[in-house]
Amino acid sequence: MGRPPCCDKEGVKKGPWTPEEDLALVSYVQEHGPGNWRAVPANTGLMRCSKSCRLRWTNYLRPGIRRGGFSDQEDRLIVHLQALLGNRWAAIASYLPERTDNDVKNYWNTHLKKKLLVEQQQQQQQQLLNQPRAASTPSLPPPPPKGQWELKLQTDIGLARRALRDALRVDAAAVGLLGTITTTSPALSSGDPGAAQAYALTARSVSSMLEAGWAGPAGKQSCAVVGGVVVPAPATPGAAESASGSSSELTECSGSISSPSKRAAALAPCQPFAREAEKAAAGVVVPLSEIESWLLEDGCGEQKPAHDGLLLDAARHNFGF
DNA sequence: AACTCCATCAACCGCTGGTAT
DNA sequence: AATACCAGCGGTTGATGGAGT
Repeated sequence: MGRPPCCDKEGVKKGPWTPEEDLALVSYVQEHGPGNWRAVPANTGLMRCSKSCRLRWTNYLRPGIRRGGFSDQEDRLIVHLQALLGNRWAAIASYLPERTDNDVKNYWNTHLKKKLLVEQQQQQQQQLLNQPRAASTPSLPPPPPKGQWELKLQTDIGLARRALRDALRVDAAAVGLLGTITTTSPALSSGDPGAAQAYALTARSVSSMLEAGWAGPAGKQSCAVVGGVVVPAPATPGAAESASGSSSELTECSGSISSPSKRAAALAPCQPFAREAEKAAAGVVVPLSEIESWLLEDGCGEQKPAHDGLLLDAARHNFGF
């Protein structure tokens, strides 16, 4: 017996959200915390389906989201993670705490994919110029023999890991994962002149309101906004401030859109990540030292197949076997 | 000025996995 | 064990605005 689609009901509004709708949603979430989305339309009077409410919150209204203005470091991180994980945008976005999966996905499709294509073409042209005699041979290397598959995979993963490490290292402050997370609101990056700005300002005020006063209900959704990022509410006053002051701590909200349990499962084969994911699932603010040490630890990935599960998983996804 | 084309991104849709009953 | 429900994910679409002609 199939399930009826949630958005087929009559009277359900679709299309862009109005400031009034945003405000109603934000007010509700502020009071009850994110979750139980099914109850949101009924309790707010919004003529939207629960799914639409959740998406609007997670992709736009949620505090701590930075929109647009991807830095070079973020570009590199996304490119490397995409090579490593494939189109698992939620997983990739989980490494960029200020970005949503939708944002990363859109940015990949509209910018990075083309950028990579251009770079590849330039590289191929350069190769042709450097090796005029080899022009008659195919430009792409032949696929490795089946027997060498695992060897190639491990080499590729080693390269990907090294590249990821480089991307993370360059300017930690520019990437929320390692650095201080800057305060921004969803609308701050809009910067578009004209009429669109009116709504952007409204959205910003909504966000500012959240940043000023956000706090989930005690015992249910204990989050707080620190420096524009949702973090677990501190056990004692001032704890959030100390957390925000630490440059090497990952801010994580146990009840936000990120799915710690899924992340834990996805990263389970990779022990250092799995430990972090378990802690995150428990709502603990996770220091990045273990992830960093894994990234910075030379030879770990190549010599001991401790992460084979993750590697094979990525390979299966990318190469469809 | 009017029109077309293209890029961007918010939002929708369909599907999957997890969980409660 | 079977079913129904819910949240989340990834692919796709459609509205919008800017650039080019």
